[in-house]
Amino acid sequence: MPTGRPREFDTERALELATSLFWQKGYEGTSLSDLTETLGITRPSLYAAFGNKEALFRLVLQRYEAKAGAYRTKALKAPTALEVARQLLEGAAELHGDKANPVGCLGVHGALACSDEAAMIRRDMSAHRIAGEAAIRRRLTRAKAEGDLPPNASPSDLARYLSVVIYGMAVQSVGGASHAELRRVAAIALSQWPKSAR
Amino acid sequence: MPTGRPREFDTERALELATSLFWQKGYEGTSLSDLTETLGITRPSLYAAFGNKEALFRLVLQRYEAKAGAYRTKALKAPTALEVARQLLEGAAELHGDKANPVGCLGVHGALACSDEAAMIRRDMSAHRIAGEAAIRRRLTRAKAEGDLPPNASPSDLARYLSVVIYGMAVQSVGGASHAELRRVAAIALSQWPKSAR
DNA sequence: ATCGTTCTATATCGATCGGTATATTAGTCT
DNA sequence: AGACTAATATACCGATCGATATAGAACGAT
Repeated sequence: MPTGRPREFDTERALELATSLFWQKGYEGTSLSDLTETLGITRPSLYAAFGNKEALFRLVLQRYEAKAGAYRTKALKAPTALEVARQLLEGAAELHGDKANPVGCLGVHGALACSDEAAMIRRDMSAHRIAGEAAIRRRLTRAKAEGDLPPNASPSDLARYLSVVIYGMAVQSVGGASHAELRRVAAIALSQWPKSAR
Repeated sequence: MPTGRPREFDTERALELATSLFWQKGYEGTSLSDLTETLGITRPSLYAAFGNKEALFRLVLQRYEAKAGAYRTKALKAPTALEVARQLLEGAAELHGDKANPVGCLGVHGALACSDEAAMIRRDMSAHRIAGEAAIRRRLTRAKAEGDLPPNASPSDLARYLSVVIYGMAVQSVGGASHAELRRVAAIALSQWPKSAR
């Protein structure tokens, strides 16, 4: 099985740059010209390496979730419901307040993606968001069973509340909210958290 | 001054339909073909009546703010800070949970607008959001002066928190959150609103 | 009836969109 | 060296983007 001419660019580095682009501008806002210009490769090279724009976006999405979503999976392992909520909110503040990251949120951008041709992407992103919220809900359901939330607390409502605040922080970061400002938002949001009976 | 041939379509009705379109799909996601098809008029008619796509969008934005933003100005007139917050959050739940309205939020869509050519729109929408948050902050500053918020409360942080929750509800509504679900989010967001000393 | 004005309809503009056909270059394998 | 394979570069595809040129149609004024 002959091997052929070796690739002249670093695919990992290219994915990094593509992630940054999609993160800033969303799926539809990022054109192939944006991509080839920033990645420093030609169109055919991009298509040979990644398939097409949609396939590239899905690869980027995986990287994004591994990087930006890491705090979520970690947060869900916290011992108490309050600590789960705290880590989720502060993680979001950290992510969106970090000047090293582009503003905004790939998930929110994708969820609100615009035209009809991106409907598939929009559905996928919607599914991702729902799955994320469901994971929080399951964790809070367990917390309630463990007596870690008051009996009248609703895990699904609390999970939805956390999701709302997290996505709202992403929108706010587009407007230039600082790390410190988002942390204070997280603190206020957390202060609404129901106290456990114990 | 001769008057010429009268317009054959209702501009008010056309603006209504355009508002609905932009609301659903955002500025960039709505193409001229979408517009002419839905409004039932031809391109030249649209340009003669409204200028161009950007000018049409600004007209639509005014209508949207008059309609969707009415609850905000009304809420700011409530007698207490708690009531202001309650009306803002429940108003957002009402707006985004109403099945008669398209999902999403014109403001959030615009804020996250994608490509470079819409940068002007994005800046404008960002300014709108900042102005909205500033109005809330001023109202809460007054409330604090009136002893309606505890001395350690931060009007700017609370205003930012309210904005975050409101925008988060808009994002959540894209995923299909119901009126009732959003109202429960609003209730949680309000559950520990800082109590005044009085 | 004719003129002036304004809206409407058709057809099209250049630019850009995502995506490729073709030919050349650079490498491994025998 | 020669054959085979894969990545590159150029140039281009049809479709769609926002926006218009042009010509005809419907009105008021005279």
